[in-house]
Amino acid sequence: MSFPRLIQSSDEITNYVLLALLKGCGRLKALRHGKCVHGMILKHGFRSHLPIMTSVLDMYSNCFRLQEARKIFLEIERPDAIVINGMIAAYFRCYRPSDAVGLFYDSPSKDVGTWNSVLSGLVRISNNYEALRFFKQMVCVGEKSDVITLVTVLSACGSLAASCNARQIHGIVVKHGHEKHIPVGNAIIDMYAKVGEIEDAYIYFKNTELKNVITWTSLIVGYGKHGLGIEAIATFQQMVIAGFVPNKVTFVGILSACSHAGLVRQGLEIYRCMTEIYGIEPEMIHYGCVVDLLARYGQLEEAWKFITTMPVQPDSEMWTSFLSSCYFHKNKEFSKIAMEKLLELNPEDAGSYVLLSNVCSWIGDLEGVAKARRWIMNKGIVKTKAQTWIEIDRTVHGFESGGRSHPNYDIIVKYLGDLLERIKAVGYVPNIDIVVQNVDDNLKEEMIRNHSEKLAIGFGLINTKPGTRIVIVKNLRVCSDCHAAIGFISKMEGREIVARDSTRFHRFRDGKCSCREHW
DNA sequence: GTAGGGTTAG
Repeated sequence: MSFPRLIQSSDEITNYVLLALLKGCGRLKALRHGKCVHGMILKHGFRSHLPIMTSVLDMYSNCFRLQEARKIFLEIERPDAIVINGMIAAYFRCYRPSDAVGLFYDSPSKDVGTWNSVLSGLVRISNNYEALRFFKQMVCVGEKSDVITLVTVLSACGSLAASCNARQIHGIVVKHGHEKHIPVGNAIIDMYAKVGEIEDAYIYFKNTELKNVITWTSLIVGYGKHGLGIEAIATFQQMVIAGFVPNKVTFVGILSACSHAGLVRQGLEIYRCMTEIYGIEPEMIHYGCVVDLLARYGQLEEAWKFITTMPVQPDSEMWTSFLSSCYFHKNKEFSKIAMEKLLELNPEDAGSYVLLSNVCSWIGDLEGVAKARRWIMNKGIVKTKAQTWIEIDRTVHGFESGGRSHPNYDIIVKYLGDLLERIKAVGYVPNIDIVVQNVDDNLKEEMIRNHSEKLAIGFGLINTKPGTRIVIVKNLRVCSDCHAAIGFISKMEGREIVARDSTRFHRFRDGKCSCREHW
């Protein structure tokens, strides 16, 4: 039903119609239409209808209109838990966490949803560590969690990349008997993949009978993040055989898996499948994957042809990805074009300024270099620092690139120096930049207790089990090959090292990243 | 049948 018709025929306005309209306006962020519906609500006397007023609040919240949402909230005489939860969500959505938490503690009526609102709000603003602490508090005061709590906590845990927490939360899920809920299972698979335990993600996947398209997609995405392109493709094929229909997210996952594993031919074939067999209209993100797939492996002409024949205009991310491939493959002609396009579109992104400065310096455009540096200075653009976390004895330790703030810094440096001497003594030559972050006494004790050695190298820690052959990759930053700065090494298995950056894992064998295995 | 808080994405 169209708006004009609805407005003219008052006899058709029911609370159900209004609720549906509000939901639609919120989803589409259609503020103007939403205000119109709000007006109708007032005109037709639904002012004291609690579900409707909750939905009005939520509509404004979805449109990021905090003042309007708050006004509605204050006008509601006796707000129940659901209204309060909506207001908490609105505060988080508009980056006002302290107001949200304040409302939580002031609120007289709380239900599990109130706790969940804060929990998911913290995850929304990427404060996953606080989210985990909040969940602990929830457990301590005896508040019972539901499936939504667990899905949210599992997601926080995955983002924190703390595998000890991961197992604990998984344990809680089993204890509460929530494993049968598919989104919970999906969140478990996603979490294990994100904390580096792709085998555990697979084991859970294999053992659960309850699967939907997201279950399969989560595993495929997980394989992609681990550079395991062949496994991602195999899973995709099994998914199709099992009768599940891949959606647009599945294709983003599989295409990026192919791209990061160098499976160009297979990736293009899958892209063809997506459009021709599944009839999925490609979105910018899919086009971006294809451009990346081609350009990353040097097929710059093909990538260029693809870009110029796409039915949509490339966005700045696509130009950044293309430019970084052109730079990597040392193609000046395309680099210049991509750089111009990028400058037209994207004056804000810190990452591209750094790339631009590098490209200018390479092609000898000293003026460009100076300009890029001036922009960085003037705009106060700061490249986001690499961060990582690790959990020791239930405490999550955060690390920041270049951070030297730990009180025991000197002791740690000495400990690592000694350890390196021992490594050299058994015949390995560590040829890497060692940047000690911070390690505390608990960690040191843990090392002694397990007869294991944890090395803080690069941005984080290496964990070696007794008897593991220590292989130092010649240069930890070798993976700038695949356009990624390496974060920390999460595993060493024989001659294989698994390292991660902020988005995915890289497998190195003899100093060569799996991203380049299939060239 | 009416409202809030949750899972997959370069």
